[in-house]
Amino acid sequence: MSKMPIPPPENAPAFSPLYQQIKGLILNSLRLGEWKPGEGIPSEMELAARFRVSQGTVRKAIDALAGDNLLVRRQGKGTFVATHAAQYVQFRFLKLVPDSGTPGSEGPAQRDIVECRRARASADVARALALRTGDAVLQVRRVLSFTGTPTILEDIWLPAAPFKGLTAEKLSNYHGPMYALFETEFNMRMLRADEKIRAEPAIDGRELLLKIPQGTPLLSVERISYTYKDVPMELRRGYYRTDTHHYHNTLS
Amino acid sequence: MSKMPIPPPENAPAFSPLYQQIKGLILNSLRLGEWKPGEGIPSEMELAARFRVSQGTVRKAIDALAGDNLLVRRQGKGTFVATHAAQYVQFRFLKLVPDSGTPGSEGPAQRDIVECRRARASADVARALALRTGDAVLQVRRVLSFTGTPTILEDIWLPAAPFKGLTAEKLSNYHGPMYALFETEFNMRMLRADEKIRAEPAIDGRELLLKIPQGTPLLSVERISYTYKDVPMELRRGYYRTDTHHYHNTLS
DNA sequence: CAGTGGTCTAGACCACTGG
DNA sequence: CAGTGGTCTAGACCACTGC
Repeated sequence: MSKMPIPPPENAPAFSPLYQQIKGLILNSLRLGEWKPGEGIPSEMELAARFRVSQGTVRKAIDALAGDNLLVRRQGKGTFVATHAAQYVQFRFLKLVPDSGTPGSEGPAQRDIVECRRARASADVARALALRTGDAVLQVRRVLSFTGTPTILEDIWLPAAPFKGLTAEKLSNYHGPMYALFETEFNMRMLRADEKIRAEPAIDGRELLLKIPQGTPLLSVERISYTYKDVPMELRRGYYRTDTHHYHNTLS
Repeated sequence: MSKMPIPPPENAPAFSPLYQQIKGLILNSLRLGEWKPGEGIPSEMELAARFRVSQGTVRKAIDALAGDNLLVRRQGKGTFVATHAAQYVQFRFLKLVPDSGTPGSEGPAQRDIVECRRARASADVARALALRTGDAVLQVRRVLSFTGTPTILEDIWLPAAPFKGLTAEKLSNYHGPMYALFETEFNMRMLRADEKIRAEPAIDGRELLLKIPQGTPLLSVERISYTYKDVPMELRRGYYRTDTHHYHNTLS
């Protein structure tokens, strides 16, 4: 034992490259809203001067953030804060696509808000949103229809505090992705999400809203969306008809 | 019209950065088997000398290939050709995970080959594998069980020629991922795959192999796997029980 | 044309691995 | 300790965008 070299302290400060520290600083500015979604951030040269590092180091930091889909680079124009409102990411979090045709080829989905009310978090909702059982939440239920056919039923739970003022009317009147509304109205950005996918029979009234026979197999998609610092901000249970659409995924 | 500037030629040779060309050269060596899966490739300095470019340019090329999961970098050791045999990618293409526990926490899956025979490609199989209807294919059917419970039924179609000699016995005796067997026995590397996921009732005898009631909703996962140059090499239809497991996906 | 991101180079040094 | 990948810098030049 006495010959063992002294180990590094218990929580040894792991080596952190400069560009990762710069990434953290930019991330902080993003979180604090120094630049809003859709806006451009300062040029690489400006940021290099600001942080007293070389352009290459800023570049690596921005590359990492662009890889995380937090920033979007556009040659000749600048670097911009990613937004769910942008056309080219209209369906960034929706992986259900028509069996024939391309995503969005059916035109915009028809969105019907079935319900939007305050409620108390059940045990599992509370766990997903890092709340306590009984805490106030907003519960939204909506149906998305493509070419007239109800295809997606979604139950959505949001912590009540950050989304204070969200109403069925606001949801109905807003034309664009729900997450874009969250950005502009509530300053809440959904950055990442985990999905758990199962096959379940249509029951509990879901068959009625989707106008299908009871027991029809549905794709059940439970999504937890996260904002900055991996804080969970939305629980969404989606039920997808998969007779004319499918969930698409790429493995690599 | 006469004031319009002369447009570039119809198929203007799009500008291709040097590092992308280097990427193409390395890709070529990989495809020709100059380095086998699991082996190390030459160091960045060596490759830089070989291609007469700077280390930084080779670095960008390797970064891109590592991003595509074709190479794996290991600091201090070298850069290695990715393989499905490696421990840390044991489940690279299998996204079904137990509801509680981590991927692989149930120990190795029990694999039972139900069938392995030559057949002729139906129209849809032919289309998926870029063959012609009636071409020879190998058809494999197997059941994967976790902790004794049959959980996955897979029907697999492979073009007969590249997989000549594949038998049920070889599949049964090989302990490791099927794609690792493909690498070592048939020099065939699965690099990428697309999956189409649906919910379907268990019918056509699938309920018997999975020992569940007829009509139970199953997750239907149709996968087409590709090798180099985006050539399709496998069609796989998987049927997953999702009462104790779920398909996990991350969105960003 | 100026300003932006994108490429390429050359060189120095650091962190990790193994003998 | 030598060899590998990883970081950082400084500077030159290129491709794209918009005025």
